[in-house]
Amino acid sequence: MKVFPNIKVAVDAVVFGYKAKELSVLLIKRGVQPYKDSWALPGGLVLENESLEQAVERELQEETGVTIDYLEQLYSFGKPGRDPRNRVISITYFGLVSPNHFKLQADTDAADVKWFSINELPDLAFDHDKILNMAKSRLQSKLTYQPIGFELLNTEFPFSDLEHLYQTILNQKIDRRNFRKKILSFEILTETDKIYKPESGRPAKLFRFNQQKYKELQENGFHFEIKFA
Amino acid sequence: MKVFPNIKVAVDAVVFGYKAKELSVLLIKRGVQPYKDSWALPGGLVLENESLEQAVERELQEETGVTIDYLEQLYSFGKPGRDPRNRVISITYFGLVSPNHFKLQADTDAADVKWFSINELPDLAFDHDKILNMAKSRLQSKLTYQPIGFELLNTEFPFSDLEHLYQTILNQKIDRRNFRKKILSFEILTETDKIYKPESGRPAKLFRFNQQKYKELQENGFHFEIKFA
DNA sequence: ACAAAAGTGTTCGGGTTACACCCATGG
DNA sequence: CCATGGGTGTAACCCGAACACTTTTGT
Repeated sequence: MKVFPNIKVAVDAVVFGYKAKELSVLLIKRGVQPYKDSWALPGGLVLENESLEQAVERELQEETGVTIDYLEQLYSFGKPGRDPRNRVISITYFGLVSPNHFKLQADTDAADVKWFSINELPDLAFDHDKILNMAKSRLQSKLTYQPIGFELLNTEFPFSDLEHLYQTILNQKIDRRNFRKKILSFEILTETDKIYKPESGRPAKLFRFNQQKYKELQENGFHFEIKFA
Repeated sequence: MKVFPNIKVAVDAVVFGYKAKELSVLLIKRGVQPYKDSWALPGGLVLENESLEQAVERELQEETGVTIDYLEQLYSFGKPGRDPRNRVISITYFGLVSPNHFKLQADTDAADVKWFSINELPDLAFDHDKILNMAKSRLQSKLTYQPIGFELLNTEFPFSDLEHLYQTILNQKIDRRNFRKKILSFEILTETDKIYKPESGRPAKLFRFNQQKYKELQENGFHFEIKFA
């Protein structure tokens, strides 16, 4: 006879932000057992009448106050024993947040909330390090074949922001001239008439990602792709 | 106060097979309500102490008798109402089966099991058509950047099998010369000294996918990729 | 000898890569 | 005038795309 299953369903989110040429991840400090006082990904149990996406957005709102700009499903983790108490299946999501929505506020279950640089991560609860690594890989590969980098920038940005973002996340140097040529050739950027004044150096034009145009191109078989050595 | 959730966790699998220049999907006829007598993806509830992968393999074994050659997670579906009775989250998998393992046997919950050509699908239970479509897209795109086509062929195969497989699944003509050149240049195929005799026409050498070699190349930064017009 | 599928090379063009100097601004 | 980052063009090379005839076997 089969054992009657009592499995719980949770969602967890790996949310990335980019600021000051650093890639950061949103973590909460757990206020309850198990792993009390450990850092963990925001998330929690799915309620009876909400979709998985709603659950993620609700938990993010409750635990961190962050508004998400881009969200997609990452992977589902369900190995017995990944939660020391019950059997919990976690459906994980991958999110991006623009610098505007970078503000934080701890709330309900979370004792504390913080952005951590990807290079200075604390130990994480459960199997969250595994989830985080998977999310990072996904971000890196996705960056090369979908224009999602813009979700991590302000609506209007100098070209160099994009350049630095790619270099930071992919962790390699790229040729400025070729990169600019390539991206501009896609014609998915609109040049605004605004000017950005850096702390030092020559002012730069501001660009804006043209979602509309991208969709049109995409429907005509266009495929965003950036390659690197 | 939050509603105490009673959510069930299931797995479902979209299993592809390739035979006689046709792409097929493994379906079962449901023997129980809801959707009794409808065709559906093989799958079922996850038991208390098995992993998700184990659950998929067990269900496939129970319901179809098929042995799977390649399995990966596809996506998780959890919208309330997708199952008319309870709230069920389904973690879906994507599987490939070589022609050797093409035999079938109905069993437990399944009244009947059958391979359906991808072009002659019946109506499916639940949201299984959506799942199937997603799996098909995944197969198509994955074929272009990972050497998974081999999982659908015999261990030793004439080159033209691979060619036909790509044409069938991607639904487009490809140039034989360029395709062969490209694949051979990867050096992930081993030429055997066996010969395949087609029903008519000139005999062909048999090749074998060299998993070992592929892994080595991959570790050295090699990236399998096939592009099409 | 005919039908059917296997096997094979070359040319052309476009895109990617490599590479360095001048410009605008603030201090 | 100096430091800092923004903005720009060209030549070489490589890879992908297009393209057709010969070979081997069975009937």
